[in-house]
Amino acid sequence: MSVTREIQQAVIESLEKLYGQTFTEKDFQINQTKPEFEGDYTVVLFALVKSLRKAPDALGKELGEYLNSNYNQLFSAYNIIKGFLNLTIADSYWLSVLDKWHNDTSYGKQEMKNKKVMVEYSSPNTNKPLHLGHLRNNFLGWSIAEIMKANGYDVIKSCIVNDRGIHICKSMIAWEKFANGATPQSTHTKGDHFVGDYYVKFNDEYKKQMQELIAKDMSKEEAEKEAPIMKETQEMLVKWEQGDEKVMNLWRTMNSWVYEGFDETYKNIGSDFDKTYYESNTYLLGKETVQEGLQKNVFFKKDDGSVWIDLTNDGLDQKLVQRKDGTSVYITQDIGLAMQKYDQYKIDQSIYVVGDEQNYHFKVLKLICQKLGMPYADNIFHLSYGMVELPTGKMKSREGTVVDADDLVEEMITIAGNHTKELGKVKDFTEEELKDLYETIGLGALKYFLLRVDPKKKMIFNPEESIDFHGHTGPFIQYTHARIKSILRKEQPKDKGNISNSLLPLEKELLITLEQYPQVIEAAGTEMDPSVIANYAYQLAKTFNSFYTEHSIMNAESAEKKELRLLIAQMTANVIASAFGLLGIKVPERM
RNA sequence: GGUCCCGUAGCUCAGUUGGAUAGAGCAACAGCCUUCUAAGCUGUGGGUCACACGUUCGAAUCGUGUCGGGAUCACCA
Repeated sequence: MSVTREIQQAVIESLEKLYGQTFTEKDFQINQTKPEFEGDYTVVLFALVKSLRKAPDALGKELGEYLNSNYNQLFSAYNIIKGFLNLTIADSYWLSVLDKWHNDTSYGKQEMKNKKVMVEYSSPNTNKPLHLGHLRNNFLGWSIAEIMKANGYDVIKSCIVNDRGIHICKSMIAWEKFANGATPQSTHTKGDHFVGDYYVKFNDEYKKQMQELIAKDMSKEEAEKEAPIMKETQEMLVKWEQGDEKVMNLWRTMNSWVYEGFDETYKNIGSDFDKTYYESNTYLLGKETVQEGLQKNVFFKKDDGSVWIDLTNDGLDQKLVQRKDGTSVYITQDIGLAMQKYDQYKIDQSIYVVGDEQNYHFKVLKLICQKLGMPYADNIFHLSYGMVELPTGKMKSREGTVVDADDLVEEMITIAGNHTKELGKVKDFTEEELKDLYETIGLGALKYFLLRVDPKKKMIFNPEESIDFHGHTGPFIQYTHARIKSILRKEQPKDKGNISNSLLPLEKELLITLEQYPQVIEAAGTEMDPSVIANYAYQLAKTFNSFYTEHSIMNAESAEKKELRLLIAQMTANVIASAFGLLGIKVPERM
C-alpha cells in the first residue's frame, strides 16, 4: 500500500476516533509537502473545517497529535501552518520500502487482471514513407501497450495498413509512366522511399497538367477533375476494384516494396505488432452490420437506398454508413473491423492511437458501436494525439515539408555518435558495442523528445535546432543510469548488510520519489499518457544527480551509509530502467 | 456558421480530483572536475498563467463572455 493511502486511512480512522464522524479519501487532500516547509506529506485541512466546525489550527493540532502518538511507526513529526498539517514520515518507513523493492524489477507493476486490450497504432499509407508524425504515433502506441501490460492487462498490438485506394493508384500510375521499369533494387533505394518518389512525381505532373488546362480557360475545380493523369488514376482504381490482373500485380509488387521499407524502419525504431490488418481485406466489412443496424432501427434507409444513422440527439449530425450503390464507407469498415477484433480476440477494451484530426470520426464510431450493443463498446478509447508541427506550420507531404522518419533517426544516431566520440569515455568499446550505444542514445533522445509531451497537445519540432542531449532529455536520464551502473560494477550492496537508519534530506527525497513509482504507472495507465512516466523518470534522475554530487557513495561517511546508498542507487537504476522500458527506450551500462 | 481542442518565462514544456510565494529544460550570466562518468551539479536574472467578470476560505485549474490560434462538420480515407 502506498504512503498516501496509509496516511489517508490513518487520518480517516483518527477523525472517526476523535470526532465520531466518518470521512472518505475524497473529503480531504493529501499533497507532497512543498520543499520550503518541514515535512513530507501534507493534509489540507480546509475541507474538513466546515463539517467538523473547528478552526483549522485547532483541528490540525488535535489530528497531528493523535496521528503521531497512535501511528508512530508511520509518522515521526508534524507541524501546522495556515491550515496545512505537514507530516514527517518516519525514516523506518522509507527504509522498509527500500528493503522490500530495491532489487525487484517487477516493482510498480500490477497483478494480471485477466482482461484483454487491443492497441491499434501506426496505420501507415502504402504510398509514401513514414514521417515524424508517424514516429509520435508509433512511440505512443508502443509505449501505451507496455503501460497497459504493466497495469496487468493482456495486450494485443495491432496495425491497420491502408494499402488500397486512390493514393496508392497515384504512385502506381506515376511509376507506369515515368519509371521505365526501375525498381528499388535497380536504383538502390529503400522501397517505401522509392514508391514515395513516384507519389511526388504524380503530384508534379498533376499540377503541370492542371496549369495547362487552366491556361486554356478551364476553372480550377474542373481542371482538378479533368487532368488526364487524374482520370487515368481513377480508372485504375476501378480496375483494382474489379480485380484486374495487371493492376493487381503492379499493386502487389509496389506494396511489397513499401513493406520491405517499413519493416526496416519498424525494426530500427523498435516497433512491432502482434496482428496486422490490411484495408484491402477489411474495406468490404460491415455490410452485415448495416443489415443488423437496420433491423434494430439504429440505422434508417433513405429513398435513394443509402443508409444513415441519425446522431442529432447526441449533438452530432446524420452520418452515412452505406452508399446508395451498396458499398460501405470508411466508418462502416471500422465498425466491421471492430466486430472482427472482438470475434477473434474477445477483447475487453480497444485503444486507437490516432491523430486528433479524427476526433469526430471516433466519437461517431464509439456511438454507433454502443447503439449496436457491441460488448465492449463503452471501452473503445480514442487515444487522440496532437499533430507534430514545424515552426512554419503543418507538415505537408505534397509540399515536401515533411520530416522523414528514416532521415531523422539516422541523424539522431549520427549526432549521438559525435557526442560520444567527443567525450571519449568508451574508447575500449568494439564497433558493435559503439553502434549499439549510438542507437540507444540517439533513439533515446528522439523517443523521449516525442513522449515527454502530453499526447493530447500538438507539439512543435524545429528541424533547425537538433534535439538536445542535455537537460530534460532522454540521454540525461540514460546517463544517470550509466553512472549508477558504473558504481555497481565496482561494488554491489551486500545481501544482509547493516544499513544506516537515519536519512539525509537527499536520501529521503530519493526514497520518497521511488515510493511513488507504482502510482505513476497506474496514473499513466488510467490517463493513457506515457508523458507521466517520462516526466517522473526525469524527476527521479534529477534528484539522483543532486544526491550524487552532494554525497559520495563509495567513500561514504560510514560502512552503513555506503550500504544504504548502494541500495538507493540500485533501486534508482532499476526504476529508471523500468520506466524507460515502458517508454521503449533502452538504457546503457556505460556512455 | 455548428461542434470540439488549445493559449503558462525569449523558446520547448510540467503543473494530480481547486491548495501554501506558479516549476523544469534550452538560451543568457556567475561559479564547481588531484575524490564514484562534468551528457553532471550550484546559483542569478526572466511571469498581468491571453483578457474580463463570476463561484470560493482559496482559481493557471471550475463557470460565463471576449480576443487569438487550430481541428472537424464529404456518398474521401
